[in-house]
Amino acid sequence: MTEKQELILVTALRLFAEKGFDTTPTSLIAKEAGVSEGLIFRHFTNKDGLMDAIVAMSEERLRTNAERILQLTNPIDQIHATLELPVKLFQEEREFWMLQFSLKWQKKYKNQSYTPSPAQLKVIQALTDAFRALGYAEPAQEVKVLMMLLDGFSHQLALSPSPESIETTLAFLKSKYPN
Amino acid sequence: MTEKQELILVTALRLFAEKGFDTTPTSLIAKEAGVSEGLIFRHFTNKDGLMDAIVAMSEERLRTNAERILQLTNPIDQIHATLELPVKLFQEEREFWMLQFSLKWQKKYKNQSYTPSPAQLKVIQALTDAFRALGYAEPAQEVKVLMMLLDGFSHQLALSPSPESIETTLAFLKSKYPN
DNA sequence: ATAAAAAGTGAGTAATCACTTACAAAACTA
DNA sequence: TAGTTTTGTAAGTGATTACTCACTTTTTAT
Repeated sequence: MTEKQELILVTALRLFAEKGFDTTPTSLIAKEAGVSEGLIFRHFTNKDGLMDAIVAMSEERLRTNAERILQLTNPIDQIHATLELPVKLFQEEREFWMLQFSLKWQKKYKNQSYTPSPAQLKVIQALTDAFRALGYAEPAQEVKVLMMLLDGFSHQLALSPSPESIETTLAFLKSKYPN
Repeated sequence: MTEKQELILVTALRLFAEKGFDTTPTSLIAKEAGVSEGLIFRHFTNKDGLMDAIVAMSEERLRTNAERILQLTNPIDQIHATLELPVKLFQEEREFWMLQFSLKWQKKYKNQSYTPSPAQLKVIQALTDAFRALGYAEPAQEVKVLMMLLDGFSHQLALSPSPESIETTLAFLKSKYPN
């Protein structure tokens, strides 16, 4: 991965997140990255290839985050860490994760991105075990609900420009899963 | 609203939901609707105007659904009816609501669509009262959580191709808010 | 019946965009 | 250092697309 290759990637990421994939011309990516347009195609074949490279980055990052949850041993800690995930991700790399979320709704990437990755499956399994260990009657359903909360929470973080009282909401969510 | 005007609208709605706004040419809309391309611009000024007309339709439908919830008198019924909403909407008009959800992530419609409509605000107020009447300690936070669940649930309904056990999940969600 | 307004057509058109190509500079390799 | 591969550029190009315009048909009003 050359220096310019990375420059193209982060610039494309930013612009795709800001303007959307279809409404971001490759010419603009090149201009903002300070490279020639042809270079994009030399390295990434076509515009889709550029997006694929970004998606690959995201899968790598998701894997890292999944592993941090899996390493926890206390069931309650695992559940709380899962709830904290959206806040953490958006604080760290807002536009990167916004792009990931909007991607889910783009026809082209719908199928491949919503098939849960191996990492995601592992987390789901671990959380099911966690709920079981805590004595919940229907662990699988509990995980489903938790995932919905995660989606909804991320959604709120992503779309409200000034997310008021994030920490309060997070604390309230956690209180729904007491020790 | 002439016959052809409606034809254009429903065709555009379907195609936008299937292919996305940016990747649906007006020429295709015209072809599938069986009208000349020029007619689209006569009636809706430009492609954005066409989308605006669709969004207006959606706001009208949301208002109708909000009113049905507001008419309920029993607090638990209001909460349960809110939970049922996504299932109901997606059963009735799947592609219409899918378009609405994907719209939230399109930059252009982000600001205007996530400012809650008056109808939405009324429902939020009613639900807050409902939670208070039921003796919940933090009604406002409960409503926030409920809205997250709604988002996450819709998300799941929209993105999983064969949503297994919808009714089971719905029943489980309702059981979280017992009488 | 006739004028005026509205609905509808279809052939453009200018601009944009993803991608190609021919070539040059730089970095490796032997 | 000579040869080869890789990285990079600049100037196209053909296809697509949103939108216009000159025109005809239909509807409405008087």
